[in-house]
Amino acid sequence: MKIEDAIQQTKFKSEYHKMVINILYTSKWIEEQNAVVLKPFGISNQQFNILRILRGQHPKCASMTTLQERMLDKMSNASRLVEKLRVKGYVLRTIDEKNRRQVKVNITDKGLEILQKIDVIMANKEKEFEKFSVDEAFVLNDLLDKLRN
Amino acid sequence: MKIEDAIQQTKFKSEYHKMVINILYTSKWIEEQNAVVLKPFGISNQQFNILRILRGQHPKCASMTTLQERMLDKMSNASRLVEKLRVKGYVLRTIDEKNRRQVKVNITDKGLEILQKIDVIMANKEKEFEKFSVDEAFVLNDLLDKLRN
DNA sequence: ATTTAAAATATGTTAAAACAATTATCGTTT
DNA sequence: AAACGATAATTGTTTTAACATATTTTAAAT
Repeated sequence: MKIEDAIQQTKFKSEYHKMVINILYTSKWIEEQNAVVLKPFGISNQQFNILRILRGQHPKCASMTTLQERMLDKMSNASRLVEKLRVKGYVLRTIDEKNRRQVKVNITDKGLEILQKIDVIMANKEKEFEKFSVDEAFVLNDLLDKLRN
Repeated sequence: MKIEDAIQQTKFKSEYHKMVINILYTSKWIEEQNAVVLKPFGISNQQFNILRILRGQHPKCASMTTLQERMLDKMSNASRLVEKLRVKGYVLRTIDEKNRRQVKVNITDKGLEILQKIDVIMANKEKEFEKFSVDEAFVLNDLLDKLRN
C-alpha cells in the first residue's frame, strides 16, 4: 500500500518529505507487528531491543551507556528496562570492579532461550519480506545509511 | 554511517533482517531530530502530526476519526491530544450539529502561525536530505511501500 | 415508538517514556 | 591528599501512551 493511501494524504512538499514520513510510518507499522508477537511473552519492544543487543555481545557484557547508545533511548529508561529484565531473569547486572561506576549487563541462558523462541516466530513473519529481492533490501539499507550521513 | 557501525553489530541473520533493524533505527533517529526542533515550541511529535493534518484540511475541519486514521501512530489517543492543542489555542473543537456524536476540529490562526515557524526550521534540516537525488528518494519510498504490501 | 445495535468520542487506569535531580565513583588538578 | 569536575548510573516526578470501559447520539430493527 502506498503511503499516500495509508495516511490519506495526496500531496507532499517533496519526495524527500514523503520519504521521511514514509520511514516513520513504516517503522511504526513494523513495531506494531512486533508487539503482537512479543505480547504473549510479556516483553516490550524496547526490552526485546535490549535482549538482542546483549545477545550480539554474548558472552561479553554491555554497559548501560553502550545499551543506551545502541537503542537510541534515554539512559534512565535503559536503566529501568534492564531492571525489569533482571527481575524476569533474562539478564544479569553486576558492578564492574574495574570501574565501580559502570555496570556490566549480560544476557542469561533464560534470556537466550526466550529470544530463541521469539526468533522462530519473527523469522516466520519476516519470510513475507522475501517478496523483496536481496538486492532490493541491500539498496534500502544503503539508502537509509546514507540518509543518516 | 552504516547501520553495522551505528549499533555495532557486525552480522545479521539476513539482509532483510538488517533492513528491518535499519528502518527502526533510522526512524528513531529522525524522531529524535524532530523532537529537538519541536521542544522549544512545547509541542510533541504527535501534536505536530495532528497540526499538519489539520493544516492539510484547512479551512475545512477534520473529525476525530479522520485524525486517528491519518496519524502516523494509529494507536494514539487523538482525543486527548486535541484537547491539549485546544488548551494551547492551536485548534478549535466544536460539536457537529449535523451529527452530534461527531466533533469538528479546526486549526486556528495561532496554530497556523506556529506551524509556519516550525516549518522554516524543519525545511532547513531537511535540506540535508538533498544529498539524495529525487530518484533515490523515489526508490526508497517505493521500497517502503512494497514492504508494507 | 421502543428496543437494540452501532458509531464517535471521552474517560479511567495502568504501564512506559521524558525530564530533572541525585548518588557514587573516578580521574585530575593543585 | 583534598578539592574539583567529569562520568556512569539510578531515583523521583511529571507527562504521555496503551488498553479497557463508559457515555452520548444516531441508525436500524421489531
